Amino acid sequence: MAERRTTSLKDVAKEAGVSVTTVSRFLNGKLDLPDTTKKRIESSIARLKYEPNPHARRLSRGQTDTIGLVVPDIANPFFGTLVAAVEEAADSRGLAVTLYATLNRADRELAYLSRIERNHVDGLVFVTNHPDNGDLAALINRTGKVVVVDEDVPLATVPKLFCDNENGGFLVGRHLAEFGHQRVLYIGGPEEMISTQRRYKGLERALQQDHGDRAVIDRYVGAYTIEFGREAARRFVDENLPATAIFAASDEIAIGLIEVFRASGISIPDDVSVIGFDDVGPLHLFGPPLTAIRQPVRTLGQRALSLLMDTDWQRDAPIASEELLPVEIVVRDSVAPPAKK
Amino acid sequence: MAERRTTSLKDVAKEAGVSVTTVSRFLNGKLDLPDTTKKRIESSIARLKYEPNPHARRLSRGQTDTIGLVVPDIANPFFGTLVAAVEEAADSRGLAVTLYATLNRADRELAYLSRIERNHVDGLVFVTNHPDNGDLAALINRTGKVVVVDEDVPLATVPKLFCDNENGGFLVGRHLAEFGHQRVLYIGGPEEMISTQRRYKGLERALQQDHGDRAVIDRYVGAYTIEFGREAARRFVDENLPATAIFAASDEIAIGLIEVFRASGISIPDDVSVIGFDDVGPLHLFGPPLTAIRQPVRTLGQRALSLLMDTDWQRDAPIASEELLPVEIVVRDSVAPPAKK
DNA sequence: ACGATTTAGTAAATCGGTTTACAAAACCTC
DNA sequence: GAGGTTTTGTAAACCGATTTACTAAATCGT
Repeated sequence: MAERRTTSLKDVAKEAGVSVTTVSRFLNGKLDLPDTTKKRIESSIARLKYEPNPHARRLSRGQTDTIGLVVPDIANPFFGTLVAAVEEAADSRGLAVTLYATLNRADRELAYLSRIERNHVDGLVFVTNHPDNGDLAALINRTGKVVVVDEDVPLATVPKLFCDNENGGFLVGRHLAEFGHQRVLYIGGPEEMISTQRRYKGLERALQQDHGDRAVIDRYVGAYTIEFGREAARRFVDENLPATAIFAASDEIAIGLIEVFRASGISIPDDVSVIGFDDVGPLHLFGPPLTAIRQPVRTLGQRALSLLMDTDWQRDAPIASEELLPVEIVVRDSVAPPAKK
Repeated sequence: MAERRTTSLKDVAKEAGVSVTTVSRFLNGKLDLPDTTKKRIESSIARLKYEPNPHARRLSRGQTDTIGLVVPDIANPFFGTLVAAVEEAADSRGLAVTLYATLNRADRELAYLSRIERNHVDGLVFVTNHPDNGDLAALINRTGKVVVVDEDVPLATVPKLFCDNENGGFLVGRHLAEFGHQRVLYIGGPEEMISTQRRYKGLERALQQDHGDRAVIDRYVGAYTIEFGREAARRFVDENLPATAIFAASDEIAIGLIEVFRASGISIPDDVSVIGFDDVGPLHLFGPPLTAIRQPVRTLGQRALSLLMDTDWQRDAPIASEELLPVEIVVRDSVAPPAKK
């Protein structure tokens, strides 16, 4: 690899016998040139294989044509799909994407955010999965040009985009109620998180609507992880809870849960009914196929990007909005009438 | 959002009463300063909340501290996990990652690569999933500082990193042979791809080793997609193939296959045995749990990064190496002795 | 044919750092 | 205390683009 001095605008200008300014303007469409000049420049560019240096460009324009995407963990298919959608949408606008994986650690969220604050990117799509003590919100508000997606950062006054968690919970509750379930176990993420609050609330509303006071909901609070799914399953078995149906508030929780149930010989839906949430994995091939609420993940990603790019950020007042994307229930075979124990 | 003039090195220097050079050098550890000066500079930085402008930095150093990651599709859990591993490894070295999703389109691979060629990133981890007519290889060789991962680009003379596909195929064949299968259907990706060639070869070797000439392998050539899995399943049914076991060369193919088999009432493993490849999805929860070859995806990602960063690229001769990572078979319940039809 | 406007083009400043070349001060050595 | 070396520091060039301010030439209306 020799010391490849990259060809610069100056080289092109010299080759074409014009000034750098002329070439630059021409390239940026700010100058109409007579055909002869135009041809000359174009052929010089081709001959020299000129590619503009993006860093110089960004430095002088004070704009990066890059957006940042902060996400807990891309290995998780839900976030992976979200990233894919954002990336695709960004690319179609000529934007590059820089990825910041926080690996579920709050300090990394803060670190990234403050590094980004000044100059790294033109805007930020922010996906957290942790409760915030206010630090994060403060930083987000200071940074500007941030869109919060999927999970709330309560004190942040920026555009927010979630799926309709409350209705998701409601759909679960109604489906369960239709099968006659009155006692349901809700297994969800950290208490402070808006997604879990709303899913629970929706569940509650639906169940009470159908069964009134006879509806009894137990609730395990933990994390949206496989490990917590396992833990909850073990606890459910140990405590011998009277619940006849379980609402697992994420694919991961459902996976952990099913693992343990299988190992313990608990049959779904004969012994207990289960409904999941997210539906990005191949739940339809599970044994039995798992009924679940489907999140519109790709739409979430696309919309996040357009929210980021099409918002008028010039206005002085902070822009706090909240947009909800509809969810749907995908009925499969993991719900049956309550087992008579 | 007011016109936030970001504080620059100059501001810090003025505040601290020294020159910009001094601050710059100090920050880069190229200058030991007396405590008083040091304190002064540090407190100025803190007071002004100085953050270096990365673009200026990159421009003047001619180095980006960023690597590029070209990948077909992050929504695919296999690639998602790979990206996650690379990202994590990169981050621990202080490197940022810019993501380029090619969305399975060869022209985008070329476009990205030539954009990158000059100045965008310090190095590139390249994952393709298409056959190459030579254009890609030429571009890769010209670019330099590229590592090819997971799938080969035959004419590229750069370090390459794959999993041990041949042994993967062999493990499948041996497992199948142990159950008495002699007639096997191999469903794999595009013929030109090294991964599918080697998996097939391994399968063949194992089967012939155990059953000699009685081993009969049919082969469907397509793509590593769910859609092709479905197609292959339909074809298998239509053609009424005598195969008693199927080797599906990716998670996706297996998923499509199982979908159709379920719909057609074909039972795994009673009617036909199935083995998958990749094992990144929750195959263990399928009905029945799917036996599969497990790729060391995370290791693949980590190793890719160290290959990229620890290779001595200075040498004139192109560096062509090939490293294989071991795979293992995860035995579950999708293989049984051949059904007597 | 004259001044007014538009077009085609240039030189130089700027973005915010790093780095080279050099100067002054401090510290040794004999 | 003269000469050499190290420490501490500065001014200025440079990376490769964009952009401002300005000029020369061409075009226009009347």
